[in-house]
Amino acid sequence: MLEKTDRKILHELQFDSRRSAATIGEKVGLSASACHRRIRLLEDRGVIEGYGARLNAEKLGYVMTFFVEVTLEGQSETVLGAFERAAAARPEVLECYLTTGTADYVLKVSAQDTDDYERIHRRVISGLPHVIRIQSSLVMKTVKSWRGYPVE
Amino acid sequence: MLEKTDRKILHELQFDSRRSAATIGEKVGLSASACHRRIRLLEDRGVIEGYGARLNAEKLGYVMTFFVEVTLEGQSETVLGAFERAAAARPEVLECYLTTGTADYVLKVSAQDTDDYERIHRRVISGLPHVIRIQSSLVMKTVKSWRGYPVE
DNA sequence: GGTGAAATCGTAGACTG
DNA sequence: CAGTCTACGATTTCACC
Repeated sequence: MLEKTDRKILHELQFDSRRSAATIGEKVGLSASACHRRIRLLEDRGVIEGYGARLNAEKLGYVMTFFVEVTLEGQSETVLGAFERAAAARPEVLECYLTTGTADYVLKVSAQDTDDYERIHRRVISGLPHVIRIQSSLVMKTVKSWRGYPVE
Repeated sequence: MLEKTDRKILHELQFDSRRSAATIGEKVGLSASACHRRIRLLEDRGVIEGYGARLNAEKLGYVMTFFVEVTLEGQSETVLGAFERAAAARPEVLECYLTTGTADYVLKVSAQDTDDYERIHRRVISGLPHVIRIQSSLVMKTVKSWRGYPVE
């Protein structure tokens, strides 16, 4: 699926996308242009979806994170579809997953403070279509946050 | 805490960090150098922690994602610390959070296939220190994946 | 895939308003 | 704190081996 050299390139770019093709090429044993060609190819194939800045959540004011388990009234395609569209449209909902297990969906939500969370809980999540049960877990400590996939 | 213009800059950089200061400046109503100065400042202040490539998990072979709730035998600092260090060190553990609620920790784990997950479950997670209970939820659908904080 | 060179682009600095 | 202008450097891109 992916070659060893490609994986090394991806590994580098995951953690610092500002490295130049020349720098990465040196690390992986390729010339700058060969490395650059591979990167372009990885972009074209969609392996690399884009490049983004990693922001510090706390410095943005997002000091609280929650995992919210949501149960819906029923499982029909209509119900699930309506919920998913509404959830995805809310900026407060950072992530949303349909999962097996006790609940139907798991959401990741960030809040600025307790008032903000109260607002999100009551106005946003409770207001999503067909929600009948909500159970929140506050993140007390982020032991490991997302840094990238094990690609090497 | 953060000014409107800074937020706009961060918004742009979150989604495409390859935009130049000139391009972003145009969007936010600043000259290239003024915009560049602000970006540097945001980096220096630690609001921007770095820049990375967003990779497509499926094209890397990570077609399965799990949320794993882990309960430990006890809550002493020693127990928690040992678990956290071990969990953070495993590349298969993409994320790890200490949470309120029924379990102690929530882990996010990616696997290449069912065999890979079996391996991770039995060899990795069960082998983390002081684990007495594991409950996994398979992600059946990613409704919304992480795109960035609502910063505007 | 490598080389090398050309053209482009982006950053950084000094200075002014 | 923003704008302009400039210069330097780095990076991409291309044709060819």
